[in-house]
Amino acid sequence: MRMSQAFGRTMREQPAEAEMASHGLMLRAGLISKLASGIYSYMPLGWRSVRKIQDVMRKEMNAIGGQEINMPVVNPGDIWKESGRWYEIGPEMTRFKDRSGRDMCLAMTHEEPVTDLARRFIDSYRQLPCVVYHIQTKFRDEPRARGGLVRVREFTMKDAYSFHADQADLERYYPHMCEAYERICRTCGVPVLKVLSDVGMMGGSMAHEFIYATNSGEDTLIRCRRCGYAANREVATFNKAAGQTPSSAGNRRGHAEKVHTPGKDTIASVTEYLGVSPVLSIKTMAYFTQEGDGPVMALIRGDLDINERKLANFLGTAQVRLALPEELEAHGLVQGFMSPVGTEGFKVVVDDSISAEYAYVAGANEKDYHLINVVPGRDFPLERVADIAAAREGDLCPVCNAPLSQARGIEVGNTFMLGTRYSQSMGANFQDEDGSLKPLVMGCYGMGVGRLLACIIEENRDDKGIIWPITVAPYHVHLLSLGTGSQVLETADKLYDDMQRPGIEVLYDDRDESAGVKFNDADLLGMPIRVTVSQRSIEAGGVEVKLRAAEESTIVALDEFENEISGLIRREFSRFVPEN
RNA sequence: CGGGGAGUGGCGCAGUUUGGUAGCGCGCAUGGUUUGGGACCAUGAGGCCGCAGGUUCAAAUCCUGUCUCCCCGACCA
Repeated sequence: MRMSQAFGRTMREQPAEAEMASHGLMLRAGLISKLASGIYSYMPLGWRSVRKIQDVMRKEMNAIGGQEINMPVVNPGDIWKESGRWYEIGPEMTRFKDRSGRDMCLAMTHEEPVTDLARRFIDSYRQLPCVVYHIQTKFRDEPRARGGLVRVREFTMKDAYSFHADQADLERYYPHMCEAYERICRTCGVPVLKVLSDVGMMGGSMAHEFIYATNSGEDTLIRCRRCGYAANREVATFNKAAGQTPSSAGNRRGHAEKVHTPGKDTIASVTEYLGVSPVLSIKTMAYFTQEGDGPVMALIRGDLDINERKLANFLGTAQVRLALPEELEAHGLVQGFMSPVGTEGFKVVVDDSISAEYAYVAGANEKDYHLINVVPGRDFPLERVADIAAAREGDLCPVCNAPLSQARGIEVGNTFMLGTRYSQSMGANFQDEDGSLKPLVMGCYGMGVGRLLACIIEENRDDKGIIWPITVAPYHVHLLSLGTGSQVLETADKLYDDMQRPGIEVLYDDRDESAGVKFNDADLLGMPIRVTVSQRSIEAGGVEVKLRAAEESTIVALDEFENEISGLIRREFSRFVPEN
């Protein structure tokens, strides 16, 4: 491509709307252009990268048995009513009626249409397992778009779906998909962590996220740098016992006893006042579910915090929220002194950090009073016990006991073992070997194309611009000519033609611009290999060749150029694509 | 949806407090001089100041409403 004819322009200054580095670079380099909040056009350079990313995805999906299909963006409401999500999903799904008044929606993901395909075409266990995928536009009316392509409303996603005869077969297949995900990210130059994640609105039994760790990410993950344990904060577990075993078991034989604790309405103040470790206290919180049920009492050891995601999952609701002070009062609960002892009629969820083996300090549900010698199971019921604790920086790894650390990241992809959530509700059955009809066992695997592009740039850049991995660079080579001397122009024109013949992708800066402008644009646009033709280079014996990622350049003689450049391109590819 | 900020030419911004009919840098066009790290000179094009009402002799500027965009939170496969 000759830059003199290229559609789009670079910008010297970063547009004010850009917050993240990758967002600013994409706008400055002219890769994308915003049409509305969270809705972007791709310009020629950006689109070339997108197509390369998609091809990397295709190659890996095909390699694990995926067959590419394409499903519609506009869906009839009917199939979403069958799965139930028509009613579960809120305003983030765009709905409308067609001219004859039928309910329609924009697909935000494609479980429903793919399950419809499966029930039409899969009849027998002989057809299983079976994997299809597509790369398609999705629309989610996000409450808030942000970070350029990181969180948008219209986006393209690679979505794969696998169908199995049973859970065991899904579990056999699942790791292949995870490995494919890791290869895709590696090929694109983005390091990712595979972390355990919440199944969220997708349902199912097990899920992972593939996260690019960066401070500008919006997800929080908990990980162990010693053994590699990693999980989204929403589901992260930790060892609650190690190193924190209460030294004193209190007086388990004594009755729960009311003590005066004036103004001590926090765990820290009351345990200090009574001279007890927070480990031997019980923190009581009150929540309401999204459906308005409550208050539900959530109990946890005084030194820990509640993880609201875990609590919501345990209660089978989408979301919980803390009760408001006036709600507590209306139910006769005393903030700061709340207690499960002596209060009737509340659902009580107890974190498994609380043990019937110890006696604790707990609220007395009366202002300025606490109870001591409270024994779980004796003084209040231990009926609903679960892990509802929030893992924090410094807590101990559930696997190896090393301290956990917390990091931020961007979710590039996710994998779910869906099970029969959709096949059951939509009647996607197959006949098994024994002649019985069974619901298909499904997995689904998503990966955001634009989001991966944002991560590629976030990871591969310096203060001058993008440093593309050659695998996804819009062009392999950035050729530029300096000056208007006829020898320079003729040489550059010839190199442009010569390189393209064997399939090298060349962006040719043939504009009548000063050297500074051309070099700075080359750095900003970030093609992996830069070739400069100038009077100076010709006098030095050829053309100057420089890697975007390197400091130094070399002069290559014209008769060695073809070999040299193709060798360089091969070496660049081998950095990202392991030999195979 | 709650809190904060902002809408003035393609991009970055000034002007708004103290109303008087729009300006700077970059970019763009034409001509000339330049040519290895964002050159220089000259001459130009391009804006009903987000939109709608109102106040006023007069509104980018004051008042009311509304839309859009950005950030934090909520939300999120």
